[in-house]
Amino acid sequence: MGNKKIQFIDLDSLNPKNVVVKLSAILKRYLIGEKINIYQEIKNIDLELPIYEKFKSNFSRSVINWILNNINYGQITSYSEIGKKLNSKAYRVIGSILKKNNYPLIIPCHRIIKGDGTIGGFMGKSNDSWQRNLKKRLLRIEGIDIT
DNA sequence: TCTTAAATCGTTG
DNA sequence: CAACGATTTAAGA
Repeated sequence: MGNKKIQFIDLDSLNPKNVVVKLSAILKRYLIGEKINIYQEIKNIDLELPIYEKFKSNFSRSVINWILNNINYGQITSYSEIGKKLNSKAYRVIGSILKKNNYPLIIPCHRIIKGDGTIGGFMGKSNDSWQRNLKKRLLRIEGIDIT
């Protein structure tokens, strides 16, 4: 009861062919500060992720593809900037689309913040929440401080 | 700097 | 077709 000890898994001791191990290794590299492109790293392992499953419409795919092609590690942009690039004023719609992202980090929606420089929503939550704090921490890892 | 109101438009039911 | 938003802009206190 009171004397449980936390067991840490030694990733290096596990079968490196296991996709979970591979994913863990990628995440580990990211979390310790290596400036990797997680989306590219995912492509290199034997795993197909249905990242477009939730994005059927032309507009939503344009948003996702624009982010994947233009926003790299350590870079941020805003919902309105994406709108301008896509010739649309549907700023809130862009937020609604990113809300459906089932693959945060892989589709790096944590790098999309509000136009006024504040953090904006993350993982469905637009109010104060652990999700928004996580978004700040991810950006902090990438060298960006959002107050 | 706050707080509020209105504009905005693709998606959803 | 109306209602909804991970937003934005402007206006007022």
